[in-house]
Amino acid sequence: MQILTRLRSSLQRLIATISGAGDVRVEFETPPRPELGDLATPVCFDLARRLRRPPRSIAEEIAKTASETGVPGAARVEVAGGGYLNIFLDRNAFLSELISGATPLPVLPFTGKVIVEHTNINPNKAAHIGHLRNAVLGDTLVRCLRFLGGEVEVQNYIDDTGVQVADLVVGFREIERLDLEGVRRLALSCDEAESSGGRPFDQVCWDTYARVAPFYEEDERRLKLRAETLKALEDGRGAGAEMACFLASRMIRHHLRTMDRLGVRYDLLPRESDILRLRFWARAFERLRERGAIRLAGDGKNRGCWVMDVQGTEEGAGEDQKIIVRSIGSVTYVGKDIAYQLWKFGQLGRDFFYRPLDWADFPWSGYPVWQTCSEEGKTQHPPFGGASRVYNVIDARQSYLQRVVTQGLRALGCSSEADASIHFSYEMVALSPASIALLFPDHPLSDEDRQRPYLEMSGRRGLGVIADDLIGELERRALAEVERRHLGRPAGEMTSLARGIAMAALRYYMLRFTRNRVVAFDIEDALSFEGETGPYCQYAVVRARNIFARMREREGVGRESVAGQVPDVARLQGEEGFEHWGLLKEMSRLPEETAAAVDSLELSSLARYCHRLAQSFNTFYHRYPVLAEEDPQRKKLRLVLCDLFIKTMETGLGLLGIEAPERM
RNA sequence: GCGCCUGUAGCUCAAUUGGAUAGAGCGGCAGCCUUCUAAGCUGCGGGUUGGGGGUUCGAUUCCCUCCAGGCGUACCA
Repeated sequence: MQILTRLRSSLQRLIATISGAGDVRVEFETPPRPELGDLATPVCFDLARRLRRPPRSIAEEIAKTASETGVPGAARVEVAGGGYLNIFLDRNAFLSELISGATPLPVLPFTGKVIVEHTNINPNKAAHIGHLRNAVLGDTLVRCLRFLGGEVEVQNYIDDTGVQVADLVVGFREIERLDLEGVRRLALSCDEAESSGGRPFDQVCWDTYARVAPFYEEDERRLKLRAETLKALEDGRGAGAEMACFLASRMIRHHLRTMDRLGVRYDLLPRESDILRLRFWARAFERLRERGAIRLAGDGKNRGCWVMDVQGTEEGAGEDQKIIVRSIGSVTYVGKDIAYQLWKFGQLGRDFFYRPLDWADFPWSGYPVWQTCSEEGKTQHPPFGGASRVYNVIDARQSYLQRVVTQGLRALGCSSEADASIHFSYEMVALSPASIALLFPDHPLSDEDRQRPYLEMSGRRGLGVIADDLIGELERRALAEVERRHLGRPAGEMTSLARGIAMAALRYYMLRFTRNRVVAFDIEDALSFEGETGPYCQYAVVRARNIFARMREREGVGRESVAGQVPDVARLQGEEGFEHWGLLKEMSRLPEETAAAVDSLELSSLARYCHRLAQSFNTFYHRYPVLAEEDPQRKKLRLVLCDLFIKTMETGLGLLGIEAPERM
């Protein structure tokens, strides 16, 4: 709010004059109780130290001067507690600024193009709830950055030449005894059977993948199959590579469909195979070698590998060796990622070819997604890469690898790029023992396991909650509830409402927790539509909308009738005044809450803000009738509050990827 | 061993980055639908913020030290 900006600077000037301290920074907080004021600043506690005077007496002097000269935007300034300065705002001026929408958005603390990389599911199995946390965090960050005026490109990296895909190929060829044609037929039959409840192909792949680990354990010599297949994938040669290519493209299709159900979309899918084919890696390798950042290990356990010496976080910590190129010549993820990061910043001196995804393969949707390719790209395509800032949404278990990548960038002289490459780290999603017992009754749980707070998911052991299963269950439950309330509405409308509610429940659940907390997935919590959930927030909006719908029925006019109206909020006194005014103040905070969430990468704070707002509205709704209010001034103010609430929530929930529905 | 993270109400989590009386949701108990949708609202009960030191006007937050748990430290990612 501009009012707040002006208020801050005039207070700072005033304090400078009084105290003689020039560089005072006034920070605003919210007092614990609204009667104490609209804003509070503890600035006098800092001044007390510098001026060697009691904070209370400084505060009193400032408040006295402020009331004599007046501070624009403030109705009055008071002293409270040990030396807080509490400020009461000029309510009408504040409301009028809020309604006019003239407040400029907070500016991002950086300029230029931003790349957000997220989702990055290995293309060998179905998406699970851990991937959902990644995608929802990434997508929410993207929405917030765009809201604040950022130019954002969303990338979903396809690791199609990694060990996990190689393992799947081994699984199909050696265990299932299928060739490419066989796998193709299997995929097709899965697609056909899906509509009648058959197991989708991505889940079938997960089953096969889970059989590979025991297959290796039975006979360790079989690990040779993995190494050979991996090398073949990298070189892009042979039947294994062909199968991997097919599998990866099919998995991408499934992942995009799953994410589209949550409103998560991408601009570009960079493929690791293209990084190799187009010799991005070869180039990065040469530069790393020239700089001495990597060296060929001549002896020891890493003999024959190209390794990077990794510095510990602090001095004196031991040095690790990270293998960048394996002894058989294949490249690890870290190596490929260094090349990829260089390209993102436009520091590689090479570019991909690009082609749009074939929408014939994606009948459920139709937004434009580009994919990298190694040859015959379209000549016309959006400019990709060349960012000045990059967010890599990757879970905390990969912190070590991310540090190695960053160190690689620095070794190549790209220090500023390393600084601008941000690991958006978050903790994993695990399963509570209770959820495992419920969802995987056949899975053996030791007594020790039952005592733990949570257990890690494992694709290799087939232990994980599949995203599509969870979304499906949410949609079924939401639909049942919608049908109960809106019998008689067109089926298509009810399905669409249910989808929006399911999405809200899931996205809110994934955002509720601060990012460095392990989410111990609880199926009952995740499926809930009550309490601190997305649907609760939606419901509050629906109630506000209903007021206007009912108004149109009764009075012939709706929301449009309050547009531009600025009622007198200053004349409201007592509890009613405080509550109406409190709701207004809270609603005005959306832009700064968003900026704070982006700044700290703590997106849970924005989710909680929306929930708090919904709570405040529900209290207001319960206490104060709007349409039945007889005093026209009061009624007008309440209608304006409802209108602002809808607007704020549409924006706020929109940032979380949650729609504000017409009805529920 | 070393590095990172976590420990707050019965359970799941917050706490404006050092601020005023530590708050929400779930669960429990007691109420509220002839009123703008009860996916809601109101009330009650629930706390030595893992333990112990320190720093200061002031600590859940910062420092030290124990204790407990998780993750990482792979020729997986």
